[in-house]
Amino acid sequence: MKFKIDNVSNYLKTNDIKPSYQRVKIFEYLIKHRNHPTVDMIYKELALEIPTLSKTTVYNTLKLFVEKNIVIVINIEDNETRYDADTSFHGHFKCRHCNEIYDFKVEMPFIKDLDGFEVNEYHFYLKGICKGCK
Amino acid sequence: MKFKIDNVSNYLKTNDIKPSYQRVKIFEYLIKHRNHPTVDMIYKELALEIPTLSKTTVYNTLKLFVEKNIVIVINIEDNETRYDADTSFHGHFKCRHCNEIYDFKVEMPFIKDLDGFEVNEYHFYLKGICKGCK
DNA sequence: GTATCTGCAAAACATTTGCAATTCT
DNA sequence: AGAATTGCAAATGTTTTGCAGATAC
Repeated sequence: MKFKIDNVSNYLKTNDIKPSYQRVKIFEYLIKHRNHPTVDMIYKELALEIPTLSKTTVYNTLKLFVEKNIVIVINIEDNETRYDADTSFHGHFKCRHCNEIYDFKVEMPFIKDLDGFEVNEYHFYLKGICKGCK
Repeated sequence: MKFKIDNVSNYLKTNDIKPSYQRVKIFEYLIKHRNHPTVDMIYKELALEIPTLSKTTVYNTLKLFVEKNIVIVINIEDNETRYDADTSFHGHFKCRHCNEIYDFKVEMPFIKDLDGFEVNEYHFYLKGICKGCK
């Protein structure tokens, strides 16, 4: 995990994001849980302490975080978009039994056939059964 | 590319799929175009020669192909599911300018942290700008 | 006081479901 | 005829959009 953020508000400012109450809470959720949540997971939990929170705000905020490159999108499943505040290169494994997503370290592989291409994003996804579910 | 299929009907039979007219046409589309299409792309083109074709059939058929392991799902983008009849391990690069998806060869990387996990699916996705769009 | 941000309601899409009609053997 | 397949229409679920009210500087 690349980060150790003790002041979320400052971290957002550093990345050109005005730290509203909702934005701070949403980012805190991401770095506290590190569970690669869906919009719905974030919304359901934060709505408990922020009763006025709307899903639109969660969508808006995550979109902003992605634009500012402090959050990446995980498209490991076709019916749910997940988010990760760890933007360093690492792989994601999804267990199709417990649906948990695990991070794993992986060396950047050597890529053929893409001479002259400009690559900005790398995603390495695995699926299977995790140790605990076997 | 792993395959050289000269008789789609037999290929489907070999994989335990009854070769209906629609199924053969859809699989032929996949191996002829090799453009990692969305459901909509397949539907729009095939509807020209099969006026009665429905999108539901395209969805049903692709789902069946995926279950029978002759087609894989590509989730490189969160708002569109794409399909590929080449089930061998290879990477996918999406150009965010022309939206084209390119195949590329890549060595299977060495994975740490997943001892005891059973891995069944591997997906390696890159995004950026392709040679032609630079 | 002006910009921005939030959140409701509606709209837009992609995908799935239920079921009746069609096709195949 | 019986079983499987197709395709329409409706339902579902997720994400986006438009806009009005709230908040921040």
